[in-house]
This record gives sequence, structure tokens and C-alpha cells, in this order.
Amino acid sequence: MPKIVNADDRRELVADAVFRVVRESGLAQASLRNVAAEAGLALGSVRHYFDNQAELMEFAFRVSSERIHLRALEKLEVLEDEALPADGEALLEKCAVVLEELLPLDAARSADAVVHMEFMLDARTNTTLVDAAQDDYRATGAVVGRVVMQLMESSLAVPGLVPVDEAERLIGLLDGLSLRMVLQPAWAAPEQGQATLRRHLASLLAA
Amino acid sequence: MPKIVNADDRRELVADAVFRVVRESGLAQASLRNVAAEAGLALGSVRHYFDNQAELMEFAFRVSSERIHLRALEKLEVLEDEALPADGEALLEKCAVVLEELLPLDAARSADAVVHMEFMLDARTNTTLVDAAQDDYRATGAVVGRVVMQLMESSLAVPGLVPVDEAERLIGLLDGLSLRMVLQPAWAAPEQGQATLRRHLASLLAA
DNA sequence: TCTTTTTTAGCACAGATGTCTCACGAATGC
DNA sequence: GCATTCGTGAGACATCTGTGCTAAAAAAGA
Repeated sequence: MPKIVNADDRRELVADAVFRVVRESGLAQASLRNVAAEAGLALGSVRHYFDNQAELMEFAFRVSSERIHLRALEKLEVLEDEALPADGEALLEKCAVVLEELLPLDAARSADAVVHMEFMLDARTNTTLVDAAQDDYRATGAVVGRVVMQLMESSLAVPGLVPVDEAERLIGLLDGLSLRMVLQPAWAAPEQGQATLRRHLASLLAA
Repeated sequence: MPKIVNADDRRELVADAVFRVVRESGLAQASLRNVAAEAGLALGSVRHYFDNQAELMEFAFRVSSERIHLRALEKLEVLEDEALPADGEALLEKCAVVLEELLPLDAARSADAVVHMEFMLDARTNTTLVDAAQDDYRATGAVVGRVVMQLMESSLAVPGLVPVDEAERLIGLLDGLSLRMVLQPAWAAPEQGQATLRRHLASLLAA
């Protein structure tokens, strides 16, 4: 039989090349040739693992989305498994740790956030990406929703808050912060975004 | 002398064609040929008014940005000129009206927001757009900052709030809401965004 | 009417892109 | 050793892009 190359590994390797190109030069530059060169492969090799460019892009999008949400889900399970802290500051800290996985706070998360943003915007007019975008929306909604639930279940939350409404507001804030930090890193530093998130969470808890 | 065509009008007409193409098919499809076809002009005509594609794009970006901020500034001056309402609800309403100009609440504002978003993201890797993006950032920062000032100057605001911090949080929320409403209009309806904004403003005012 | 200058239109070139096809290479099982 | 099968690479084609250059058309002044 022929040469053995783990196809799944190869596909992820190509996806990583897509990420680097998008991060450096934007999604518009993520042509098959540029991606192949970045991956150190020939054009024919890339096309051997992906029939279309569309298939490659959707795959890369899904990998990027999963990478972000899996990270957040890991932290989330820690939060949900342990007993809820009775202390407000401790609860805030635990929730912030989960949500911070969605923000571009370091190089790795920033790279993911950039790629994520470009794909989401592209999915608006690229019909081959709409399904992946829907799944992404559901995933972030689930993560943020579960964090809000933890906040609300504690007796520390400001009374009268509506969970769905606060989830909506929190998702908006996270998306906006992420966007600003990605587009204007000089004006929106990581510590600033981190602080803004925590201030917002603090405003949801009764003093 | 020759045929009279107001050059500035023509440039804005072409810019409008850019907006329609971007709105329908994304910035990547805004080639000179597509834009010319959308404007009902020949390729050579478009190139007569813009030397480069880069020049056309920067012009369109600036027109889009100005259009949004001028609308908000109009409402803002009304707010600043009149006496501050002593009533919390009235103050909230006046501030909301200004900030709502930055959200895609109707077809016109949605079109502007889409174009704005695409250009901002493109400016990350397109060096010919970074200056325009900087100016845009300053403009929104000024509008939101002045609204926050109005809120803080009233005696109705929650004590202890830091204006700069609240402006940062508010800008983040606005950007995030805008992004969500643009990308997922089915899940983020105008009334919802409007309500979320007002809820946030309400949380800044003491009950 | 003729001239001048703007506006419009078109052709042509080099470069890039997605896709198709085919040939070479390499590793595994017989 | 050899054939089979996957992996790799390269060439070619049609299409689209920005841009440079040239020529026609149109309108206003003389």
C-alpha cells in the first residue's frame, strides 16, 4: 500500500497555514497558492486534501471556532463543577477566567480572534460559510449563557436582572472589546480589555 | 469649455455604488469593474475621477465614516444645547437617541454599518486605510465620550463611575451590538439592540 | 463653425486566481 | 522485486484584476 500520511493531521496543518496568512495579510490573501506556500506544500498537495477552496475555508473556520470555544468550555467546566463561591470577588474571578478565553489577551488568542473575526464577516456574503457561522454563534451563546447562569444562581447578583438580557449585553460587550483589541491594539491594550470585562461583571453583582 | 460635470458629486455617486456592492457582495467584490457597472459608468470613467483603486476605497471609507458621525453629531448638539433634564428617564432617552445613530437600526443605518465594518476590518491589513481608520476611531470616541460626559455631569449618575472607563465599556457594547446586528439580523433584531442599549444606560443611572 | 477641454469609452498588457489534468515519486503489501 | 495506491508536483486554461494608453464624444467658448 502507499505512503501513510495522516490526512486529518495534514488538513489541520493546512488550516494553520490559512490562519497565518489571514493573520498577516487578511482573508482576501488566503488563496490556494499563498496558503500552499505558507504551509510549505505544492498547490496540488493542498488540493489533494481539499476539493474546493470553499471546503478549505469552511474547514479552517470550523477549526478556528472550535479551538476558541473548547478552550472556554474547559475553564467553564471547572467553574460549574466546583461549588459556587460565596464571596463576590471569587465568583467574579472565576467567571472572568472563562470569558477571557474569548478575548484576544495574548498572542495565541489574538491570532484566533483575528481569524475568527474575518471569517464571521466573510460569512455574511459567502453562502458556503453561513452554516459554520450559525454554529459559532450558538457556541458562544452557550458559553456566555452558562456563565451568566452561574452568576444569577448565586445570591450575589443584583436582583431584578433578566438572564437572557444580560447574556445579550455581555456577548455584545465581548464582541465589541474583541473587535477593538484586534483592530486597534495600540488603543485597546489587553489589560484594558481585561479590566473593562471585570468592571462589567462587577456591575452585575450587588456590592 | 467642456461638458460640465460636478466632480465632487460624481465621486460621491461612485462611492454610493461602492457601498451597494459592498453591502450586497462584500468588500472583496468591490473591484473597479463591478463598481463601475453598479454606478452605470464605464471603467474609464471611474478611473477618471480616481487615480487608484486605493484612492477610491479610502474616499468611500471616509464618506461612510463621516455620514455616520455627522448624523450622530447633529443629535448630540441638540442634547448639549438644551438644559440637562433632571428626570432620569428623559436624560436616558436623549442619550439613547444620539447613540442609536451608531447602531444599524433601520435599512439606511444598517447599510452604513455594514460598509463601515468591512472597511474597518480591511484597514487592519490595508496600509492605505489605516489613517482613515484612525480618524474614524477618534470620531466615535469623541461622540461616545461627550455623551458619557453629559450623563456624568448630571447628578443622576451612579456615583463612583470613571468617565473614561464607562466610555470604553459603552464603545465596546456599541461595536459588539452593531456587529451582531449586522452579521445575524435574524437573531439580533433592531428592537433588541435598542433595548439592550437603553438597559445599559439605565444601569449607569442611580435608581 | 471651429477649437478646446473635459468626460467617456475601449483596448491591451501583466499578474493572480480557481480548477482541471496528467505525470512522477514513494512507500507498502505481495 | 514488483505492482498498487496514495501523495506530490507541475503545466495549462479560462477568468478576473488593476493599470496604462489611446481615441471618440460631448459641451462650451470663440
